Amino acid sequence: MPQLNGGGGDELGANDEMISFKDEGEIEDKISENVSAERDLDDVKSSLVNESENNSSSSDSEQSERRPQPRADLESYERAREYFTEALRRQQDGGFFKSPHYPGYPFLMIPDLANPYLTNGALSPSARTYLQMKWPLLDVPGSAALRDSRSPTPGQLSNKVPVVQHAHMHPLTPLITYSNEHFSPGTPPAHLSPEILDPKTGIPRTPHPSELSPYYPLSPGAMGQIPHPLGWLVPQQGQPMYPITAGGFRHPYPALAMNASMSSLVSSRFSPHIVPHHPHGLHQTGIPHPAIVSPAIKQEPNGELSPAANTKSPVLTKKEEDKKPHIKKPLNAFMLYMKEMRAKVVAECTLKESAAINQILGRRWHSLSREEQAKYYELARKERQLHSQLYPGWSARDNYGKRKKRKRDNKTDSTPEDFSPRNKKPCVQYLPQEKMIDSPASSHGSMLDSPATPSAALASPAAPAPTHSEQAQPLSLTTKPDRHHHFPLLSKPSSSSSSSSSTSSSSSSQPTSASGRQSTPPLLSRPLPLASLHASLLSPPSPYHQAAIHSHHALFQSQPLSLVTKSAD
DNA sequence: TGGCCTTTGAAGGAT
DNA sequence: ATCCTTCAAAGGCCA
Repeated sequence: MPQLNGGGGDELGANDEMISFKDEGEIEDKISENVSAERDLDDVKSSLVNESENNSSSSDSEQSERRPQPRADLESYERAREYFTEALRRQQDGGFFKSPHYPGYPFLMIPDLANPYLTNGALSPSARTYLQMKWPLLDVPGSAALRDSRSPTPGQLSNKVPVVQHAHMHPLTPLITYSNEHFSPGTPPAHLSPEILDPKTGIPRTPHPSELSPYYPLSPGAMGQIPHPLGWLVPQQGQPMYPITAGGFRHPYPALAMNASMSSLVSSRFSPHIVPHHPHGLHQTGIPHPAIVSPAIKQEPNGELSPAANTKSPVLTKKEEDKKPHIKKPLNAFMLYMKEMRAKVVAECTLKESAAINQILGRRWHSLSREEQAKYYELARKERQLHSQLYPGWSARDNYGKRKKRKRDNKTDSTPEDFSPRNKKPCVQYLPQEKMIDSPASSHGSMLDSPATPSAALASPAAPAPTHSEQAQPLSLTTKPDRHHHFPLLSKPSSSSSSSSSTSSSSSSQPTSASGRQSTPPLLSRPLPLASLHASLLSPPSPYHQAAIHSHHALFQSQPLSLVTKSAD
């Protein structure tokens, strides 16, 4: 099921936009009808930020008490995505939610859901309704019940909470504590018990709202009973995305473990070395997690990882390696964006090749306003955070070599003129709409600020002005077709990327080298002809885009046009 | 059948 | 501190 086309409403929306990418204008038209909705959105964002900030200030002890409960353990970021999409769908076909300006981030588009907890801590009515609607079995407490758990915590929503790389770094990170330390054996789910014993302290604690985090609001019990909107948790293309296998992850709630969806949150397929062994020796339940993929791997039916796996003994290396669950990397902002938008682009362009689609998406990504990108960065950040909690010991390095060889070295040697990507089907319809395809600014990566301070970005949404002004620099497209122009603007979400020197690409620490990454002359970062830009300006841009367009426009005018490889063909 | 292509971002090893 | 490499998604294409 296509991610965004799932719901009828969504489909309609898609159809509306289908014709050529002038969707922006059309969309905006629709959106203009919901100006108030956007305002709400802004409010929501603001509140979200505020809340995050507040949360970040929460004391450890407090957070401890409110540490996410087992329920949270059941959540997965994959599900979060699902949730977002679902939310979007609901928005569109339910009437209950206003149509979001940006469907890709429904969470933020749903005022109440974005901040389900009212200032007083109560769960907003609509949020409750939504949650219950979405997850019938979800125990959505009333305001009274929530009051205690609300808030602050949501460190899960905190923009300031640094990504937890290791469990020991910050056990309090509330987003979701998947570390087994939270899986005290026999501890009932928060929603099943008013009190939960803190695994560490043994002190009863009350469920925290974070368990109901908008991001991971699913009730374990409800999970399996609700069709997955995106099929993220269900077999895709005939294959189970996250096969259930026995993993080292202990599930405190065996009964709940039955639910594949939920169990996916908790996880499974952890290699013992990744997941600290649980002292209590709980029953190991095979629980699939979106991020965990069996490398073709078929884990043993019995599913139990041999203790040996834990020992990294050279002897079993090979075999154990194969057995080791493949924990995927958390998706980055762009990946999240791609996932959401791919279907849409495909529908609009009739393109099917991912390579081509991705090019378009890449351009669209750059055309996003800071705020829009910020949403994804924030989401990505949360994903990383969740991931790190889920797999405390996991390292991206662990997956090295699991992808078969990716070499292809480069055609780097191929001249830049050699634009012959074997398949670059132009998306004719799309081009016109691609308005501002990448702003140089964005090419720098993203104009977002670092995840560490995402709130800042959100705080000044759609305020690319300063940034853009800085960007108004000549582009040096000629020399580095595939490199992004350098526009030292905002700090990137990731220090790593931002660290790029002025000479290197900007946007991502993409290899300039012959690593082969960009073997084919990629689209230039600023491929959009000025004319196109002007054309795009004819249609009313979204509020978010306006600023960007404006700045882009100015920028482009001051820059030489570059060859648009894609449109060229 | 499986790797390539293509995108950006993140992470971590290497320099 | 930088640079470089790999992987994350996805699906058509090609050897």
